[in-house]
Amino acid sequence: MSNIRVRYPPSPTGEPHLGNIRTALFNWLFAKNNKGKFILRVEDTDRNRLVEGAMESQLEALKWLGIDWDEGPDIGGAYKPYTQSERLDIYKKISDRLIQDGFAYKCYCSQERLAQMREGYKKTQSIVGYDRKCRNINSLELGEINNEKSYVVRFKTPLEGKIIFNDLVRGQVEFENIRLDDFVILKSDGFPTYHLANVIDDYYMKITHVMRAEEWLSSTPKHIHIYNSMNWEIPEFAHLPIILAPDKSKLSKRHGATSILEYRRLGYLPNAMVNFLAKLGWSLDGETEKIETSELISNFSLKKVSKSGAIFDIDKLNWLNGVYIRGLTADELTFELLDYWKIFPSLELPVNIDYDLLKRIVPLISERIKTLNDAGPLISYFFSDTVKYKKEQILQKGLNFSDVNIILEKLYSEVIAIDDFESNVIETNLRNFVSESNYKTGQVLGILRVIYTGLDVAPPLFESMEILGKKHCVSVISRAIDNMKSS
RNA sequence: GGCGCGUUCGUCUAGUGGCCUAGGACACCGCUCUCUCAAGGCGGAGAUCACGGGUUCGAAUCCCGUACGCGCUACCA
Repeated sequence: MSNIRVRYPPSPTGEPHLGNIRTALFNWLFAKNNKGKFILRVEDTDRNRLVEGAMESQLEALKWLGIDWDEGPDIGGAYKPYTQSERLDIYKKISDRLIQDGFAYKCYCSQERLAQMREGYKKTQSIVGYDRKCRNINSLELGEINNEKSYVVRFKTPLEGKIIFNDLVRGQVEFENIRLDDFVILKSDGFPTYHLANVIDDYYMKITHVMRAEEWLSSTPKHIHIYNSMNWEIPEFAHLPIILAPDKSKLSKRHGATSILEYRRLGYLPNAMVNFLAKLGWSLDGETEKIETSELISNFSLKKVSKSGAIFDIDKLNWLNGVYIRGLTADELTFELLDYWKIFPSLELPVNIDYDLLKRIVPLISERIKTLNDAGPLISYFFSDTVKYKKEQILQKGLNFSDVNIILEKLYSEVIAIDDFESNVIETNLRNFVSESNYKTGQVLGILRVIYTGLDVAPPLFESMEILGKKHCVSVISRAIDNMKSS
């Protein structure tokens, strides 16, 4: 057991975003690879954006994917609490200490003044950021202002010098201090900003590697300043590439599903999802596409993480999910489907489906579906006595309706004569029938396909007939004959 | 505007100075199999390695510049 500790700190402000989950996955893989700990923390310091039930969704998403945590809000741990809103006293204490030591100061500027200040910047196009009005406020003025006025605490960023650090993904990065403004560390409602809370928690929770999205790269020097002023050891940083939409912008709702839970609903398998997400921004060797989670863990390395953002390619996900579905045994796929329909019932199917029946059907569709959601429409004919189809569907290439009538009549006596109603017997009989007739295979079997399935594109015929059973198959033909006559 | 990061087939990527007339995968196209659709097999098209300069006997790989994209520049994370 190494002492490597990483963390995933979601904010309960909405559904678990694909990009965040990918970040969680990389952290988790890194922890597992190093035999370290993966810690879950709730960053709920923005009281305005809290969403009811959001944290539950976050946990649900991780559980679904099999990403487990060693410490967290629900299971506790040596460094609890793991929810920031329960750690307010710690943030206040550090904030006071920073003020006392001259690293931070109270700022009484109103929101209005700050807004005006920014307006002014816009016109002159000069440096943006806080103008440091309260930075050097003297004690007399401070006394006048008094305690009754609300304030924020700002960090007193050094005016010269620079911060240089080594990012595990990007290498050495430099920022000049003068470009940083005096950022807020404690808000007027007493809650810390991300910058403060994140540093304090990472320190107290003994986080060794901070792996987060690329958008944090620019604020890393702020964090380093806080570490330095507290004389705390600075963790390693790794800024991960972002997941992009097909138009190269940040993946957002207008591009379709962004919540990982949405992909569960759409019928993707968790293993496939993990595999796909892992390969978005990381690669094993440029050859291997399907990598099991255990393999992912043993091979994961930050050195192989790419620097540039990756576009989320739904086509490739569909393909990979298909690969995973095809890799399942009949038993496994049957379970997966049943579980899936339990949560997301299929409109095309009855509520209770018999396990054994489904298990017989599954081999017919496993290589025809890309997602679990594809299965319903493809197999509904097994669960309905009267399948609907349009008359034109029956009309196979090169046939007219009287041909169809003739064929159906002959087929009736042919099918009713099959004693051993098993797919290869059915196949032999029907193929013999076709070769002795003047019709083509596709024409005859096409008619059967339509009357049995109602589909133009369907699972294999003979196997379907076997499962449907002789009685059903015979009566469907006779009903088809009646239908032809009546219209 | 400033600062930072990035840039190899449409997409994900391999590639760390000679094995690269750039490899794999998805998507696409063709053939094959065939009761339809898939899956599978075979094959094809697709990248002057963003651009321009260097360094070197030799550069996708090292250096400099430019362009473009993205991010940050909140009492959001």
